[in-house]
Parts: sequence; C-alpha cells; structure tokens
Amino acid sequence: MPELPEVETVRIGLASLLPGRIIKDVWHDWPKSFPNSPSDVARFLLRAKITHVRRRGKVLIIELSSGYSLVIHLKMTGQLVFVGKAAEPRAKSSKTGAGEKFGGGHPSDSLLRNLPDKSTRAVIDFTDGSKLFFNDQRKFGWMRLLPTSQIPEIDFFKKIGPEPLDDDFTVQEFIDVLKTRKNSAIKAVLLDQSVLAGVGNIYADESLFAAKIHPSSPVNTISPTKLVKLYNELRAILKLAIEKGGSTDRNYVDAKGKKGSYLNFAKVFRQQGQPCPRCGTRIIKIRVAGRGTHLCPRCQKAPKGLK
DNA sequence: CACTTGACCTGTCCGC
DNA sequence: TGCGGACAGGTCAAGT
Repeated sequence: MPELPEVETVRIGLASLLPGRIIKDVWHDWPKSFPNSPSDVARFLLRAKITHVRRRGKVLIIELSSGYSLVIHLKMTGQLVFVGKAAEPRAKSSKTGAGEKFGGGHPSDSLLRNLPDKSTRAVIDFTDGSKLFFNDQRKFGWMRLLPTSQIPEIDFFKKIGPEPLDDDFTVQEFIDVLKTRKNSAIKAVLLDQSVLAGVGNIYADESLFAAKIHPSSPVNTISPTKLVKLYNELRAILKLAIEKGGSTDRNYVDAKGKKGSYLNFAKVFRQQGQPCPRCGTRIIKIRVAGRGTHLCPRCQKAPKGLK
C-alpha cells in the first residue's frame, strides 16, 4: 500500500524518467480519477513539459511548464508505471525484452504485463512515444491539475502535518505534534495525516513494535523515553523501507513496474501466528483505529484499561 | 469538540 | 466448483 516510502520510491523513479518530456495526449476512463474539465486539460496539460517531480506526504506532485501541476494520490492500489526508453541511453547492455520495455534493465520481479490493462485509469502519452500509466484497481486514487503556486494554499495540503524524514524534524517536534491528540490511541495518531505526513498501516505497526508500544495506548500514557524511541525507530524504518523500494503486499510497484522488498524485513506486519523475533511469543492481529493491527502481546503490553 | 465509524471500490480468500 | 461474505486500507463525511 503506498505510504511514504512507496510514494517516495515512485517519486525517485519518476524524477529520473519524466523531466524534459512533453505531454502529447491524455486519456482517462473515469471522471473521479481525473475530474478536470477537458478545456483545462487542453490548456494546462497538453503540450506542457514536465519540470520537477515532488512529494508531500503520500501525494505526488508533477510540476509542468504551464504553471500547473499534476497532483496524484495513489491511495491503496494506485500505480504510476512508465513505459518507454529512459532519458540517457548510456548503458547499452539491454539484452532482454523486459529491459527494453521498462526503460533499461530490470530485475526479474518487474511487472511483466501488458499495459494498459483493466486497472488502467489514465494514460499520459509523451511526444517521444513513451507513456505513463495510472493504474488503480480499486479506483480510490485520483489525479488532478492544480495551479502550482496555489498548491500550498489548498486545504488538503495545508492540513498535512510535518514530514517525518525532514532533517529539521526534531524529536521535540514529534512529541509536540503527538501531544495534540493525547487521549487517542497512538496508532490512530500516527495514521492521522494532519499530525504526521506519510505514515500508514504498515509502518505504524512496525515502528510501534520496534519501540515496544501497544498500538492502543493513549498518547499521554506513553513515557517520554518510549516516545523518543518511537521517533528514532519510525525514522529508521521509513529510511530502510525507501532503501528497499517500499513494501509490496500485492499491488504496489514503482515507476518502472518493480516491486518493493521491505515486507521481507517486516517483524509484525502480516506476521500473525509467527513467533516474535524478540521473544518468541506468537504475533497477534487485532483491530485498532478500525485497522488490522499486528503486535507482540508480550513485547507490547496493553495499557491498564485493556485494549 | 474530540474521537470513531462507514463509504468509497474491486479483487482475493475462506468457509460452506 | 460456486457463492456469499469478510477483508484489505487512505481519506473524508457523517455519526456518537
């Protein structure tokens, strides 16, 4: 599921593939996937050149020379897959068909399939013949054109909390933002995008396990020592996940169609019934904040008022 | 006002 | 094998 590390992995891929390309045509199947009017599309998207690819929380921002940006949320099953030749054909070692198809040399876990397919919601054609596919099985994701200069002023972006991996995001700031929700379960707070940007179910469970905090614990019952631990573990886990190309449960792939391997390193997520890597107790799955939640009942003691 | 639950969707898996 | 239903989870609207 695209959380911060997955979206960042897509961003890194797109940032290496898209800038400089010029949009020739756009197709989309579903108004909700891409609700801009045809006239706005014609004025601000067609013939525009891509200048930058940015990320804020779980949202991708593809900046265009028209002064507009294509803003994209992948939600749970969204993919942005680029098909075409990579910009610099420096390494000329392509011998496999897959390498050619996905723009230059891919490991065997590439998304080897033909696009578009039935999950394809939108296709952007570039003047050089390459294409960007927006696939979304469950149709929760969206993309829309917004004036670049106004993006920071839009409600959706104004509400997003600090980026946990920013260099100047301190442990004190982390504790301060958590304390704005002192009576809520810590997991619900971590998932709240207005408190902290980019954390979703996988990394909430993993970081709470690493810090030995029960996900149902109200924030104000957690010791400062443990909150510091949580800050450090969360950042380390997010960074490691980006290194591993994110987590692929079933759908997620990066801009080149490649799956992420972080779930191979997950200690509790989807590990119910398996022994805890620290103490051997069986990992359990419960519901917290309306989400499937994985934890070690021994390492992560429930707060007194039960779960 | 703080907090929780349901709706949005489709594909998959599980039990009968 | 087929079928119904629970489940998956990011976010917002609606509920308590």
